[in-house]
Amino acid sequence: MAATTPYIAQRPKRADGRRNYDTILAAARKAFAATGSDASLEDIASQAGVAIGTLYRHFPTRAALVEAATRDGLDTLVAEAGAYAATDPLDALTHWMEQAVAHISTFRGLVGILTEAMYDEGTPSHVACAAMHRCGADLLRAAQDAGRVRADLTPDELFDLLTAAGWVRENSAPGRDAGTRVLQLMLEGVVLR
Amino acid sequence: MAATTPYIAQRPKRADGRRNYDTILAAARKAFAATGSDASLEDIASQAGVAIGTLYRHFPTRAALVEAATRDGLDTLVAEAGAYAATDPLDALTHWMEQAVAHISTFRGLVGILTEAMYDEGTPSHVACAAMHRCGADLLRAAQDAGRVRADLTPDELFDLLTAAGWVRENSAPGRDAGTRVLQLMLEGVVLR
DNA sequence: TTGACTACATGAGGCTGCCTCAGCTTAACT
DNA sequence: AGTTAAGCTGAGGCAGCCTCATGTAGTCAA
Repeated sequence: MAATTPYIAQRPKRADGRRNYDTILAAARKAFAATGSDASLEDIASQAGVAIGTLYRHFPTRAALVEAATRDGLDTLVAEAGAYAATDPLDALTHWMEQAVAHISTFRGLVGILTEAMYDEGTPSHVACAAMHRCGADLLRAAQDAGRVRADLTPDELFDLLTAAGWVRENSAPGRDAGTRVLQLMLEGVVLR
Repeated sequence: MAATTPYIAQRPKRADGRRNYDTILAAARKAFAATGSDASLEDIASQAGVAIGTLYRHFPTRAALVEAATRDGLDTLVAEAGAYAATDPLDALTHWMEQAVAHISTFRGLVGILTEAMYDEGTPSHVACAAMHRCGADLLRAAQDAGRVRADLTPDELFDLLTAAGWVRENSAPGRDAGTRVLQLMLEGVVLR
């Protein structure tokens, strides 16, 4: 059967629609930051001063709302990969990974959504995740070709590490940025040789 | 204020109670395995052939049910730590970590619950998690004293890595055991020197 | 064996959150 | 000014959570 393309939210043409779209998105970002990806949609709507039906008009599913709320961040990440590519391959990879960990864990629950989206085309965030995957794979290959990273590491495994670090960051106390340290440990290893 | 001790489920004295307790636990394990830690409690009850009130009588909170469903596994883990301690310190640590990753990710959502329980005393699983923490810390110190593991790794960081690997395992396709590979990468490191 | 005690079982019902849809409003274009 | 369709609304159906008043039956002592 044909792959069903997921609905991706679009900023409406009409002025009132655009206004509400923006307000809802702002409320959603605030709620996600406070509560995580399973924040109450009815709360978000009322916080935005809008009826629940209006929220659903613009964002028919929770996944669509999450995608819209995180789109900018992931686009930035992809853009940064290009910029880093000019520098030392290993530095490029590690810096980009640090950025990636931050972007994929901006609120509780995001990493899980993005991880699923990475391999599921029926998901709004899939396009962004696939782009991320390409960037990561390119930077990885460059670092491997330069002999700076173990050759047996696959891109999928790289993303396993990345999402794992993101998950730690997501679930650690706000002050202690465990994500960065964990990423460092992953890169350097724990066992002495 | 005094720390509120969490309710921990106990197998009842009366025969009918014990029967239901066991049946509910079996249904819960099956449901958690299939759906994850947020499986419907009403489904679990009806699967066990019991009214919802009966489930709540034995397991007043979801956390209590999860704790009861995973108690054996975590106890085993603690017991194994003692057995491993006699062998080579690095082998002991790595083998125990492999076991730990498996035990803390027996179903979707468990790692998150246990991670929170590790540092929150008001949680049914806290006792088990604290015991786990002690075991891990002991094995880590032994491996560090033997000069086999980097000295700047703290026990908390060890558990960050452990839960991260568990999360990956939890969220990867059943066939591909990504957890083991990710743990290996964490221990060995990714960057060549 | 019987009676009493009390642990245990039941399920309707109140609550919250999800999501839909029929009817109304209004921006935008001619 | 009229028309049109994009947009807005919120009641209502559904599912899951959890409680509690009421009913049932194991257990134990006499």
